[in-house]
Amino acid sequence: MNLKELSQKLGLSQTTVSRALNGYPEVSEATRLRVAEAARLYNYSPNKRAMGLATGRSMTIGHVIPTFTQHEMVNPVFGDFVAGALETYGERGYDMLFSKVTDQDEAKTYRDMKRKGSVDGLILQGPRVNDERIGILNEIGLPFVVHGRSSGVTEDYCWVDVNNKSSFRRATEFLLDLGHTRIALINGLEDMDFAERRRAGYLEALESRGVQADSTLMRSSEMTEVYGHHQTRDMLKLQNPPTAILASSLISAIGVRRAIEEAGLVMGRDVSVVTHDDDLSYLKNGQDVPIFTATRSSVREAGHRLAEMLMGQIQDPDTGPKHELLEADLVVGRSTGPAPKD
Amino acid sequence: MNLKELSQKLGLSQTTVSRALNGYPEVSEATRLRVAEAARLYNYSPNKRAMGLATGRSMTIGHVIPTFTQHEMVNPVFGDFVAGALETYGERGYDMLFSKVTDQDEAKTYRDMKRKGSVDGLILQGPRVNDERIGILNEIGLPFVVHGRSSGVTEDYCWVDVNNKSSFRRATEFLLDLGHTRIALINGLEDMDFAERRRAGYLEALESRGVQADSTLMRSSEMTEVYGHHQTRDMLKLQNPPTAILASSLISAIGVRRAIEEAGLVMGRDVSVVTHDDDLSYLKNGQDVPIFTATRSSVREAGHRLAEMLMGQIQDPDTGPKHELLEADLVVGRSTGPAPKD
DNA sequence: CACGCTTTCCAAAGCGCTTTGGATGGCATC
DNA sequence: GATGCCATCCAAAGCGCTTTGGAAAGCGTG
Repeated sequence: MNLKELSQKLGLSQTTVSRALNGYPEVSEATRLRVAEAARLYNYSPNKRAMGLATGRSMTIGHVIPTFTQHEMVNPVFGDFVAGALETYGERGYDMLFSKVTDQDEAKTYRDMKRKGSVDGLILQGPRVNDERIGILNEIGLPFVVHGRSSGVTEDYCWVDVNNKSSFRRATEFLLDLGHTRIALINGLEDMDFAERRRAGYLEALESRGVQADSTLMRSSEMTEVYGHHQTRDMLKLQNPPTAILASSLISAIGVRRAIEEAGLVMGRDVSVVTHDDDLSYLKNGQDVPIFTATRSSVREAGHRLAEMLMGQIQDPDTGPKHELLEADLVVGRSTGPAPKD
Repeated sequence: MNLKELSQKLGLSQTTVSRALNGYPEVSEATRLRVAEAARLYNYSPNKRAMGLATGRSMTIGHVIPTFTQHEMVNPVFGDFVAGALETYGERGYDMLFSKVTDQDEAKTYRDMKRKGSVDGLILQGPRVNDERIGILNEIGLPFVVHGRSSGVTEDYCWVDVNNKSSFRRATEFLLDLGHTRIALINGLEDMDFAERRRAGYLEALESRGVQADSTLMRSSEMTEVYGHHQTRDMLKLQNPPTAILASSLISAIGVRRAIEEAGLVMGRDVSVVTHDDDLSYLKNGQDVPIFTATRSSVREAGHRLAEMLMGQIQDPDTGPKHELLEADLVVGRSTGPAPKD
């Protein structure tokens, strides 16, 4: 059933039926009801592609899947983030479209998206320091919102980010308050912007208390369980091992815990651990009392906010770039305690 | 730049340009080259929606995001699965489209997708026992492939599945061989088809060795870390606790391990653990020697296969339904050992 | 009653592509 | 030289929707 057939059944023109369905005022309430009724009866719903062709809008948002081609790792945060965004899209009648971008022709892919008209807007995930994609997207003129920020990029753009610096500063201060001074940082990949900000917060806290940062205690790589385990195992073997560890993700924190226990130590007594917690639905940080003391910020909620902001930008692109900084909670769990006296 | 403009620049008709670009034989090699050159020069790429309208194909595959509305949990496997499928789509020029379906109008959503013509095919994830969605999709007549199977559904359909029954039978036999008889099963949600099959394999192995199944050792729920921890903690308190535990996912196995250690026991010595391992990129089961003995099957690879099969179905829908059963590896790690003698 | 204004509807053009059904010219064949 | 046959190309008709630019009818006003 298409518009033409439906309008014939109703004895109306396609124009009128289309207008009735889309809520235009040039049609009487009586016929609008008749049309709506018939549409339901004949199970009519407009063809998306035809609609898109006619309007120039595609009613879909593009997401670029954050695989890093070097390691081919898929972001564990991805699922929850998508679920959050999808809820908002659903309410507004938008669809979500995925593409995989290979590094070499990233710019080309974005340009193509614009030309092909496959999306009305884009969400950019996993921004790196000095991320050149932001420049490209600004130049292309496709509405976009960044999940995170990119230090070093001077031009303005829309973003929603967790206050990574402040949350890691607070987490570090929390450990310092407990008497720890040998505090390790197991961070995400060096060039990821969030990792840089977290380190900045960590260093700021150390410095404000006059604690000398120790580069042997600062590690960074992809945030896997194995990596957390590996780095912790190594650091616990140092002549002067850390008494506290700051981890960048719950998954690597699990590895940290494993290494601590393998070393015959007790987490929260011998070694304290604080982690960032994205509040993933499939990986909760314990039930009532958190397993790990953590800086918590729901990535699903971030998905919501990003989507909301992008919808706004698409509706009126002329309101300047918007920003939203989400503050993480610092929740206390069982993984932290006073620094052991030696 | 659109077809019309490009063809004017070339002094050719739209027909010829279109044909040249799409590799039809009615155009000489010389002009094809000229056209290709010009397309590159002017940065032309065809509008997807217009193409879709004209051809009737949308070149996009629909995925329905597997959130369970009761718990709002996102499947942790989602990211890797998507990445796998996306690689195949990319090669074939297909896009990936997501929708969130709420339980009540699931049928309606599928029907809409067909009518709106937004997708050429569908991938169905997380099939339950007696899943009514399969019937609906068959009736609608949209090509689809199921990731998993649905026992109880009599009609035929395309699927790619891991041999859950056989892999859990083998895992159970492995534990029996080590002398364990008190073997617990921490399974996924009861109504998920994979959970049913895994239990069947587990029970089959027990029975074949004349070991009586004990319902207090069979638990099932959503496969979170907290759940694995909770169930294990409870079972270890039994008057006759299990000496081995079979877990349905690496994430819940991590919880199992946590409970074992909290009880002052050692995994692999006091309690053996075998888990299923989806080989997620962000959650590897150790590096060289696996942490957990596991039935391993890459969900990313499954994504590949599913996508491949669906593309095939879309190309010629008249070849009957295809099936592919993937056999999981049983890899031995550090989490299993002989049953403790008491 | 003629007039203008509002309300309600419609015919037709257009969105950018594919594809059908020729048209044209060059070449070999008889 | 007429004929047939390829090889190339093209004009135009869709695909299913929105939207522009009216047209027709209904109504109050002078």
